[in-house]
Amino acid sequence: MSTDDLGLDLIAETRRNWQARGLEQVDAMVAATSIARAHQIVLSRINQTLAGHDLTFSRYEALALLSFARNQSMGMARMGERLQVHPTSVTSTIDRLERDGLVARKPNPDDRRATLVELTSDGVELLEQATTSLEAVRWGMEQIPNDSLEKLSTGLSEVRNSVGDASGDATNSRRRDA
Amino acid sequence: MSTDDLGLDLIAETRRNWQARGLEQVDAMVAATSIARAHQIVLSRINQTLAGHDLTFSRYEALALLSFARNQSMGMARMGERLQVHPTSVTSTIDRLERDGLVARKPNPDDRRATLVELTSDGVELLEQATTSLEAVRWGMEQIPNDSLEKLSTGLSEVRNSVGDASGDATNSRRRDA
DNA sequence: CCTAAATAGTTGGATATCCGACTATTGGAA
DNA sequence: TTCCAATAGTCGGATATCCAACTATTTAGG
Repeated sequence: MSTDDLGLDLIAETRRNWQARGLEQVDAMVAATSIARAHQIVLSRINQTLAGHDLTFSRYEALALLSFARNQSMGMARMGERLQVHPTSVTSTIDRLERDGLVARKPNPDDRRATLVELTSDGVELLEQATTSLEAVRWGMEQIPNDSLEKLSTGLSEVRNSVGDASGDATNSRRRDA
Repeated sequence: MSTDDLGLDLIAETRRNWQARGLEQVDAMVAATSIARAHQIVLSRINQTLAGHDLTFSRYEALALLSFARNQSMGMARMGERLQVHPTSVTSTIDRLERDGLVARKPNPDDRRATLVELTSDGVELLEQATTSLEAVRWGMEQIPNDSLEKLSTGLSEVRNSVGDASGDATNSRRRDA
């Protein structure tokens, strides 16, 4: 944590400081800083929870992604697209999951360049347990009511939209599967 | 980036997948995922902008913090509190800033354990240029109108509040200085 | 006064992430 | 059919971050 509870709102103070200096885009600066801080808080809580299962959020996400795939397996390139991370990040994430016996690399018979990653039974089991733990702590946001969460997600989808990421509202389900 | 524009909303799809599996806290899961993705997007844009000045957001934040301090200098422990990072992160950030001549470590005459970090004139100058660049791209959120940003920051302050971080609304300025 | 607890920074080790470069394959174009 | 561009993964290098452990000081008790 290292959150020393300084008795004041650090972001509000940052706003004052920059305003005094005449910054034009103070609202944007505050929003960027707020996103970064919220991310830090929620990820920290989620990772604390997952640490009890020897997992991190990155590894958990990879396991979850595989669990939704046909045959619980997927090529690494596709994983990178879905998780929105660089191919080399997939390599290192899968390295650690494989080391712990939660996934297994398998050759792709249709393309000898490609590698398929498959969830093991240990992986399935751990994913289930970890998910139960995350549910119990409401994914790091125990104190926040559902309607606030929905509004928040909607607001954030505007940010995601700005890079062609969202369909306008994270609350909606839209058809369109693989 | 590696954003391959899959033609669908990855978070909306994640929602469907988890809902189908019977997850209870789907709203929380979506909110957590949305925060993480928004963070990734905004930070990536900010860092791209700062890369032109040989800076990262972490280093930029440290420079900005010092620029608001008395004598443009501050102890490392205090920097860690303000930036909300571990003391070892301050060490490595300052290492690189010092390597590039943007800050200088100085002994604290009142406490021989402590180290003061002082902004150099190069640091002041670079901070100014980098800030101008960030302003030009609206801190990575060009497309988003101010009132949306304000709502977003307010929503996020609820998350920050849950760890005693915010005073309830990032839009407000509240008195209370060191 | 003197020892034990607290504080300030650093170092070493781990994970996560990106980028550039490299190997192996696949595929398309001439 | 042959050669080159695109694709799949990995490796090395860099930054950011955390934790545990260690050194040096300072401070608080007894």
